Amino acid sequence: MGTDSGRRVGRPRAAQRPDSGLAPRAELLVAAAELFTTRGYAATTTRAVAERAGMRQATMYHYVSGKEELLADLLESTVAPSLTRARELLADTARPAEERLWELCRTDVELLCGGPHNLGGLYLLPEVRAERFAGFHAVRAELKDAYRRLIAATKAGDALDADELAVRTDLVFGLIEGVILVRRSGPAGSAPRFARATADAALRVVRD
Amino acid sequence: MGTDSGRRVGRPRAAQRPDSGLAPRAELLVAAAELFTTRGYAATTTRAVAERAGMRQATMYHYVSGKEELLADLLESTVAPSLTRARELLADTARPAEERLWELCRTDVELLCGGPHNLGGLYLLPEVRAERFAGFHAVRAELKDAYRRLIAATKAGDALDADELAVRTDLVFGLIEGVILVRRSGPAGSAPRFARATADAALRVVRD
DNA sequence: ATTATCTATAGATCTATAGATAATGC
DNA sequence: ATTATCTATAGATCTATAGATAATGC
Repeated sequence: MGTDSGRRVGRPRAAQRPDSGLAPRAELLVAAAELFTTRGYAATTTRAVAERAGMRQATMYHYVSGKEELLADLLESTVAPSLTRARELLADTARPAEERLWELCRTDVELLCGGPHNLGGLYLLPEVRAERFAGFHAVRAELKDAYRRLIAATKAGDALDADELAVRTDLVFGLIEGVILVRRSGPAGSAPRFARATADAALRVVRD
Repeated sequence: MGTDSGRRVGRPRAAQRPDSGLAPRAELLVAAAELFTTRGYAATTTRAVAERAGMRQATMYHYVSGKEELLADLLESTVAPSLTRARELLADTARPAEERLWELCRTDVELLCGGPHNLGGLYLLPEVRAERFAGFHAVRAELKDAYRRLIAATKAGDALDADELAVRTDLVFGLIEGVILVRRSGPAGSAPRFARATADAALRVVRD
């Protein structure tokens, strides 16, 4: 499917294009990522997404229920890898918490600054507050909680009461997300180096 | 005008409401701030803005050319106070740079976290990239440059080459903006305390 | 006369469905 | 027969203008 260019079932597409190798649903997600991040979610029409994915507007409904579903998918795919990494790091109690926190920060920044689009900014959309996206919010809350627990496990974090810990968590989480947003318009290269610099900064924020 | 509830010239409004004391244009800006931040810019219709400001949709065009003008105004009003403060602090060379940078960070966070709406998030709208908003971008760039120059003037900043300085600036600027965004959904109170904690964190990011 | 507002609406969308069509599969 | 796609479109918007109206001001 996709890779073998053998004839496919169904009426041919009106606008023939070289085979992208992606399944139609994936083509829609790629198109949506590009358009949502550059033009904005609400400003992007279903026609624009479908056409960019190589099909007519109505055909899109054969694969997704609408724009919302595309957004929900993109959001979850953005945080999912970070959360997986966070769980691994939380479980790895043999290593010092400082080291694990550093690693989580670095991974997070690299994942989001390294990607082709600024997907990190999507979660700020007011539309995302809707009930429809509860799944994404749950994942994000778990990720933030992982940050909180790693901070609490550091030497400096050990001395903090719950309130101070919450503030530190907001600071570190804010640093990571803010840096991703600031960098989107910045230089494309050197994501790994910048990710390390951010992780260093995060540890400085946690330490007194 | 406004304050004196004396009869006003022109046809009365259809929906009579207690006098807000604001000029019609200001009422529109308040309504737009509320709606743009809660529902999103593109998702907000001219009707919604006008009606919330107490007038009919068409009447809005008597005061502004459309939604874009409202957004441009809100954006500029968001950064303007920060920039004014930044210029004052840059000029005040008698005080140590660390102290001035701390103060700039604190002011910025307090201004944006203290306000009723999350206006800080508006600049992330993809729509804002348009030429129309060049004025806002210029102001924001100047603000970021003020951060850069203050960082360069600190003891730790003195040792950095241009490239390292740019990274530190991105980190501090990212921290400030990220923290504002993370806090929007957070606890409303204690903005001043949180602003101080953020400024402390910013200095830790700058220092080695 | 001037002003601020209103009502009405043309024209331009945009979404989501209905039903037709052109392939392959058996 | 099944499938993926197409064309066509109803219904629901939304923006921005045209022209009417109801106040005050002189």
